[in-house]
Amino acid sequence: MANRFTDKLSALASFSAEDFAALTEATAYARPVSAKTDLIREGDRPGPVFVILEGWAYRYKILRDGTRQILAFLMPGDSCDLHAGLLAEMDHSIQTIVPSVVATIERAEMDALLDEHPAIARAMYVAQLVDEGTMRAWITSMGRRTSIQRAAHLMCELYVRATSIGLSLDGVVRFPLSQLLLADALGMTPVHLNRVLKELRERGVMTLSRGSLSITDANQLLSIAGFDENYLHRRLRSA
Amino acid sequence: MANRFTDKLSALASFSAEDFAALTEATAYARPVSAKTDLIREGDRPGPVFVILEGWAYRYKILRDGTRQILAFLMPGDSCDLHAGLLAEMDHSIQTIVPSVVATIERAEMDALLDEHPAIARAMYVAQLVDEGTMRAWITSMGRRTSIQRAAHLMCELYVRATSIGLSLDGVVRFPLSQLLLADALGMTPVHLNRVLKELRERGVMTLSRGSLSITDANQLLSIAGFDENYLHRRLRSA
DNA sequence: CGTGTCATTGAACCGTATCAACTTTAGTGG
DNA sequence: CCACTAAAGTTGATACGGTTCAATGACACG
Repeated sequence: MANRFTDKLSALASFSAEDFAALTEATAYARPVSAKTDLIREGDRPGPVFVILEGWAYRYKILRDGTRQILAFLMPGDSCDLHAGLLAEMDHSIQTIVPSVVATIERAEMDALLDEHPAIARAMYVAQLVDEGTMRAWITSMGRRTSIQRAAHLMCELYVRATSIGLSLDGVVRFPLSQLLLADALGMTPVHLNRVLKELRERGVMTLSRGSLSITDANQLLSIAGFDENYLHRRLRSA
Repeated sequence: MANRFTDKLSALASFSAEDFAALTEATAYARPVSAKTDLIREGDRPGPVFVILEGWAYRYKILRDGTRQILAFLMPGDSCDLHAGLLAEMDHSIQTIVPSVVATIERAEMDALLDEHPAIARAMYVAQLVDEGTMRAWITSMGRRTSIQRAAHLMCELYVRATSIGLSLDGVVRFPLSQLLLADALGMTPVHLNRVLKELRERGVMTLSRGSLSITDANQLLSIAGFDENYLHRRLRSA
């Protein structure tokens, strides 16, 4: 039976019925996780591979002075730490944002899966490469974009990703990220982010409110962000 | 015969004599590349895997307005794009900084190497995971550290990495990065970086001049940076 | 020995943080 | 179902870190 994870991966490589079945079985046992609970913490020894089937989560680091930097948002279908088991300890933490459903694949099972199903391995590598591209885009945003450009860019990314897994309808996305989370992702103050969102709202570009993001002028949003979706690698290499 | 790449990888996994020989052979044919030449550009179709045997290079993106963001520095032993061949096009460019020696491994050869030598595959995955950890550290720096902390943090990273491949002696590293490059990596203005470096110099922390970085008060540097080398994953997971 | 690149310094300006208050929304238990 | 409380969002005033613009100095290279 298909789930968010099999949907995502099967779009990244061509799966046989066996590949699909193996992947489905590996993620069959999922558990509900309540909001704001850490799946794993910085310093922990990496455990199983986590797969978000429903809900949202985020990767983050806490600095010595207590400030937080968010490193990535995880949406349904996203997984973490394909090979993190090779490392001695985690260099960041992962926490759910809303009540979620999370499957865990033990390392041994994951290794067997990758070994016996090259198409799955291929799909998971592609997913990881896209995540890396996303990190590079974040570095670029933080280093060289103003706060309004940066906010617009993140909204573009999240909108494209959410849309590609069917979370949006007519330019409106169910979107559970608070201004505090977004500010910690964008490297700015919640106060300032609030003003930036106000500006975008007043310019008629987009509105963020009560758990939903609605994009009213996509062209303007793209142009403010300087968004080029290249880095999300949605065009796959033809075999 | 050992080279920078075999040295690095063999520290990340336990190689048999065969593994080592195969890796050596794959990187046997290297070519000199002059300074400031692109190895590959954003938008290109990914080609072979590049391995920097001597010299320095950097990953970067150019934005629409012409500004540049540097995403990573590559030192001898570093390689790029283990699996990038799975993607349709590059999302960033790579350029040499100084005259360098670069080996190229064709995709087919790389695939065979990973296939037939699990230890090599393991070592290369670890190297990639470390690169990812480094990207997360950069995002954190850009988002939540002041310019002086950020500069100090990058210096810590580069010092540790350079030292681990034998590029330093008594706290002094050969270091070919101009202030312009560093500023584009740190997301600030060359003018401001210059003032930051002056501050670090006057505090007796470190001096950067004419191709060498000399650290005069390592403790103070670490403390300004809030540096925790965890993310470089130098402690490996014991089998 | 010129010429271009990199480094350095000063002055003025602006984007974002900080601090503080207040409003709104969501969650919880009586 | 309402009352209370905590969390999230909003707005204003002020401070400061970092940019911008401009000019000069110091090397390195052809």
